[in-house]
Amino acid sequence: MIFDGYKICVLSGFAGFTKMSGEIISKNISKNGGTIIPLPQARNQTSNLTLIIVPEQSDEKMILKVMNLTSLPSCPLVSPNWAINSTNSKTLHDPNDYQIKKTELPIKRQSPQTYQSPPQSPFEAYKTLPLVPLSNSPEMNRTQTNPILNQNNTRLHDDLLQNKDKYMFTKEQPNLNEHITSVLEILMENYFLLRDRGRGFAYRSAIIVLKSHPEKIICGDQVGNLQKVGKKIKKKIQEILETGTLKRVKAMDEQSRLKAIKEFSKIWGVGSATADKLFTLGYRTLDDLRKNIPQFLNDNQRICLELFDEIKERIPREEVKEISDQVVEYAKLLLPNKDIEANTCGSYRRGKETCGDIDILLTFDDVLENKLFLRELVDYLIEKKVVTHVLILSENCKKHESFTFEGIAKKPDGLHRRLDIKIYPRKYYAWALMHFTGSANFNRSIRLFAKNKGLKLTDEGLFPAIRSHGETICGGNLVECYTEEDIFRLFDMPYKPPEQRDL
DNA sequence: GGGCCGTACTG
DNA sequence: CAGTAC
DNA sequence: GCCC
Repeated sequence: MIFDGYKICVLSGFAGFTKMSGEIISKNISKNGGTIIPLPQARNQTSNLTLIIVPEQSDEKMILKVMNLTSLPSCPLVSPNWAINSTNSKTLHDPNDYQIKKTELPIKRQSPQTYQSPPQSPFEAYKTLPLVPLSNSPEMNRTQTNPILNQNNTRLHDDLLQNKDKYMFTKEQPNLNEHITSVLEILMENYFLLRDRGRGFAYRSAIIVLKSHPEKIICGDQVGNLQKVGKKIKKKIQEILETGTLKRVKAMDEQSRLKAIKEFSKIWGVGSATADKLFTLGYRTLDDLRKNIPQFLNDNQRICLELFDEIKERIPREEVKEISDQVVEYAKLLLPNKDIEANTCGSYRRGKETCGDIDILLTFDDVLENKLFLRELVDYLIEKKVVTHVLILSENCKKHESFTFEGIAKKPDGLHRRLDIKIYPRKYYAWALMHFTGSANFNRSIRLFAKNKGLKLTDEGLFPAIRSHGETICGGNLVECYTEEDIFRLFDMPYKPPEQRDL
């Protein structure tokens, strides 16, 4: 029995750790040999306790209040996850790994920060010089001052500090609720494919909350107070916990329309609307499509249909690196005098073993003065038989100060692979790096957060923004950041390495 | 009752 | 503008 | 579908 000899007190019913969860955990501890000491008893004999389980999000003050003590017991305070993980794995985890630090506020398992602080934190710059940086730059007129920020520019800082814990992008646990989110994700995808965007959005945000929830949900009551999880979704979760699936999903699986849309929309350039149109025209499978290609498919869609079986394959990490290295090597060859900086972004940068595509970001000095460089690079890559197809080559950088290539690449002996190359000026590089590293859900969360603060976060920076009828009336560059660490510091969040940005 | 990330390209 | 993509 |  894994908990033999353990005398444990479980403190629940506050700081997000529900009574129900506490009871389930207590039951499991008893079942596995441990002794549960109820609170009144525990209060009088704290020296007898092996440890106390307290909410992940609790602090010293709350615990003293709940226990009605004036000083904390000497035994360790441990997260509920210790008991949950030990029970699930049927092995005793080291409680020291789950200790709640008594003096700190909410616990964050923060990875070591290896970067060097810049001479002046960007946020300090922002506090004293609200809209500085680009005021000297002649090319843009986006440096008008913003009334809101000039009024009281420390307000934003306080706001960011106060609210950061409410947002999931500051959480860093693995997904403990895969058993639920995997099913809900199917439902979400189905709703987007059926163009029921409302439900799509609803499930998407609920899934993000469930994925970053710090405890494994084994009982419907645990989701009672979760953001974005309302009555209907709670009911779905209960059904999943009981049956492992959803009747709704099973019924959807039978729909021929949905089945066809799902298939067609895997083609790059074909989305839910086009896929639906194809179904209406009588197409049911990719083979139907290949045999009789409809007129309205454009060149890109045709190319990607033809190469479908190759493009759909995941790309091993090593191959992503090989192709990236090749591209960067040629870029350096074409601009030997420039100090080219390059990153392969997307899931590669987040450390995945396989990737859906290859996403390369480049910068060097005077990007905007070298308008033809991307075209030259792509031509060279075609000549060298690295690139086989061009889907999009955007050189119109009037509004957006960057260059984009989207196309298809191939190693001599390999499959066709989706390749993106983007070139941004240095002053946007860190913002672009964060944008293209994702994940998409990470971008959504952090951008929504910024938006709620009257700001606008994009691949080119963080801007003050007053929105009216969906349009941004007042822009202006907030501050320049040259590293991702600076961006996180600006938000007053602990740095999250790319591997931890999967949401 | 309207938004749900913000932006760019295609046709 | 709708559709699609990053 | 959920939240303002």
